[in-house]
Amino acid sequence: MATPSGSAPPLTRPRSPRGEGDTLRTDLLDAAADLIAAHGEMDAVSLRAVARRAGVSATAVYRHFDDHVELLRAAVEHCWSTFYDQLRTAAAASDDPFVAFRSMGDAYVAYAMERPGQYRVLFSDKVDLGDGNAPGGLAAFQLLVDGIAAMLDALGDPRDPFFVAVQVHTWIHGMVDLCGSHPSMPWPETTELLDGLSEALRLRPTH
Amino acid sequence: MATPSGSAPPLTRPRSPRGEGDTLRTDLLDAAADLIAAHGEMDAVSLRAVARRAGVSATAVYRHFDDHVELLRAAVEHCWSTFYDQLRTAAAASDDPFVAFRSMGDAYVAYAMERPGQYRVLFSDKVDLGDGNAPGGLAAFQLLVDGIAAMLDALGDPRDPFFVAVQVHTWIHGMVDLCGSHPSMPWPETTELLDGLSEALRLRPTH
DNA sequence: CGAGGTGAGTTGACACCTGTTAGGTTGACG
DNA sequence: CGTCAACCTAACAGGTGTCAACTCACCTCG
Repeated sequence: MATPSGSAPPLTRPRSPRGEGDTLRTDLLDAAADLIAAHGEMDAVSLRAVARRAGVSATAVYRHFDDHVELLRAAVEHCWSTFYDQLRTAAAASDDPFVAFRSMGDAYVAYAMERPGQYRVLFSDKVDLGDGNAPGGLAAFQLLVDGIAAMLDALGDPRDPFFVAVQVHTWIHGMVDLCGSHPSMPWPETTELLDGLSEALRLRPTH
Repeated sequence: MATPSGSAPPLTRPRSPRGEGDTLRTDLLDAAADLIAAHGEMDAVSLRAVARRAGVSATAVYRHFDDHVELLRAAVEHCWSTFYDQLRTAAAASDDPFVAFRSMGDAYVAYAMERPGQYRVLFSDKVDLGDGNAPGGLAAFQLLVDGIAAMLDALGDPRDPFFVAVQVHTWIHGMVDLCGSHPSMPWPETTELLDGLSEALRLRPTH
C-alpha cells in the first residue's frame, strides 16, 4: 500500500487559490452525484465518503455546507437540475407536439437507464430532506403537462392535461423503476412499452 | 435511565424452552419486517437493530442465521409471502374475472398503502441479496397474468396476457411508488387512476 | 520590505454504531 | 452429575457525524 499503515486517505486535490473556494463546492456536489449514481441510495452517501471521493478531508465539507443533510439536499437538487435540462432540450427538439412528446419520453427513459442511481434517488426515494422537496422535479413535471396539453389541443381532445400527465408519468416511472430494480425479469423492449403507452392513452396523431 | 449507564440494551424476551428455539427465528423475521416497514430501506435494517427490537442480544441472531445478509434475505422472502397471500385471497374473491381483477388491484394498492416500507423494499429496491431473487414475486406476478388471461378470454381479445400484465403491473407500480415517494404532490384519487388504467387498457366487461 | 489578517483546508479527538468472533452462563432433561 | 440447547458478555476493527484547534500560503497595509 502507498498509505503509511492502511488507514489514512490520500488527500489528493490541490488547494484552491484565494478567490475560488467555490470550486470545491461544485466538486463535492459532483462527487456526491457519483456516489448516488454508484449506490442508488442516499444512505451510502456519507459525508466522509463524499470528501474522500473529492480528495479532501472530511471537515473541509463544513466550509461549504452547514451539515451532512444540507450536503445531501444540495446534491439532490444538483441531480434534479441536470435531469430538468435534459428533458427541456428534448422538449424543444421539435415544433410537432407528438414528436416532442416522444422525444421527452426517450429522454426520460435515457436518463433513467444511463444514471439509474440518480433516477432512483430522485423519483423513488423518500429523500425527506425537509421543506418543499424538489422544486426541480415540479418544473420538469410542468414540462410534461405543457407538452401533453399541446397534443390534446391538436387532437381536439377534452381531457385534463394534468390528469393525463399523471397517467403518463406514473406509467413511465413504473416501467423504468421496475425494469431497473428487477433486471433479471424478461421485460419487453422499452420502445414497445412506450408505443403501448401512447396507444393506450390515445396520444397519437390522427392519420 | 433504567439502564446502568445509558448504553446497555434492555434484553426483554424470555429464553425459549428446550425444543422451541425456532420461535426466536420467526420473532426475528417479524422484527426485521417491522424495521423494513419503518424505514423503507434495507440499509437501516442492521443485525443489531433487529436483535434489539426482538429483545435479544446481537449474537443470538447467529444461532438462527449464518449471517447478516441471510437474515435480510429471509426477511424479504417473509414479506413476499405475506404479499402473495394477500393477492391470492383477493384473486379468489370472485369467479367473474373482471371483479377478481379489480379486487387484485385494490389488494395490491392496499398492501402498498398499508405497508409502504415493505412494498418499497420488495418492488423498488435493488435488494441484490444474491441468487434468484424473489420467487415469491414471480408467483404473485403469475397470479396477475392468469387473471388477465381470463379477462382477455372473456373478451375474445387476442392480446398477449403477459404483455398486458407487464403493462398493468408497471403502471400500478408507478402509481403507488410515485404517490408514496412524493406525498406532497396533488395526486388524483387512486380509484380514479385505477379506473383510468382499466379504461386505457380496455380491460372492462362489454356492456 | 516585514507584520498581520484571512481564506482554504488539515489533524486529532469524541461518542456512537456496525458485523463478527471467542468464550462464558443458565437451566432443563436424561 | 453431565450434556446440550439457547442464549449472553466482552472485545475487535472499522465506519460515521461533528467539534476544537492548528497550518499554510497568499494579500494587504504600514
